[in-house]
Amino acid sequence: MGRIPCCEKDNVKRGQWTPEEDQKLSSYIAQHGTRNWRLIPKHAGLQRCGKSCRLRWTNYLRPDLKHGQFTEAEEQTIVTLHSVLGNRWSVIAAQLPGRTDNDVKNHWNTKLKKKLSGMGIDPVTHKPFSHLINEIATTLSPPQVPHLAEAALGCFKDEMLHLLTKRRIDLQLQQYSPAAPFNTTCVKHEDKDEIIEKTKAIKEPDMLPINKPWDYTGAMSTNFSGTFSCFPASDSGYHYGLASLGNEGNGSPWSQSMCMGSTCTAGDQQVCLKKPEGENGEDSEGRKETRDGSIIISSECVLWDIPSDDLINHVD
DNA sequence: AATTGCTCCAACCGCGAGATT
DNA sequence: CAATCTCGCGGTTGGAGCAAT
Repeated sequence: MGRIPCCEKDNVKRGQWTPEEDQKLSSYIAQHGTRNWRLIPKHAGLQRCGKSCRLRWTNYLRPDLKHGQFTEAEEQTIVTLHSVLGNRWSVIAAQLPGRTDNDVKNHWNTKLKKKLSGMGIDPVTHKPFSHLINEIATTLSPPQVPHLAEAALGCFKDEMLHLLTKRRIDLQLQQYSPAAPFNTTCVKHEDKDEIIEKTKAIKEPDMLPINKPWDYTGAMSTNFSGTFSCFPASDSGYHYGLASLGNEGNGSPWSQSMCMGSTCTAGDQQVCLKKPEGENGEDSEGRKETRDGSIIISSECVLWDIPSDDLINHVD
């Protein structure tokens, strides 16, 4: 026996919402709130599935939503959080006031993935492609290398083609320290407590456990002028951070692309994690655990300064 | 001007998990 | 305690709009 459908599909309208439908839904929710999504369309006089109404409200009609372009700071926050949390779009979106998980996911899939690929960074592992190739070459025994390296390159074919055709890249293999296993695709299956710990760690870098693969000390920067890059941290995976300061337009592809068409303002290296408005039920430290175990950081905008020296951590 | 290909994003779908009965 | 309901999440799709040919 299959799952009961959320609504009778025959009597339900699908596709784009009309302004009239938006109006009906908005005014109904303004009066009655969002208590039972299954009943809302019926009571609001809409021939829509409750699920569709919820989606329309949460992703488009909610008055606290931001509809404009993503700012540099927002993009950097997404990239950094994604490197730690993987595709936990709702958790990432919770740190970006006015943005929905759908917004963040779409922006990641359409822009940020390409941007990272263009920088020579694998958007899944957040490691440089050159390092991945190197890893394959050093891990495998000689007879396997040609076949598997070829297969791996096949996986990255699009990214590599992009790199080779759009940007001059330095494919010289560098001597990286061996990174701890860090697979963001597995993040879904990992322990709930670890997710909570990770999110806490982003807020409170001094709480980061030593030698954890996701040790991102000094890696956060959301307001800077200079080069934002990904580099390996000793024994602990990769860091995003400032490779150079005050070098606008001459830095990494990230810096170039991030600064093009907008003003990169100088400023301290800071991280700002803001609470979504209207949250309640926070603990004594201002955090609230959601249904899925993620943490919504709900204190006032949390800022901390990261010394430039910590960020300028070039790879030899 | 017509066609084709691409990008972006709104919307849909299936599923898991918490809440309720 | 099991069955059912409801919500929210993440992956995927479809189509509108734009650019290139």
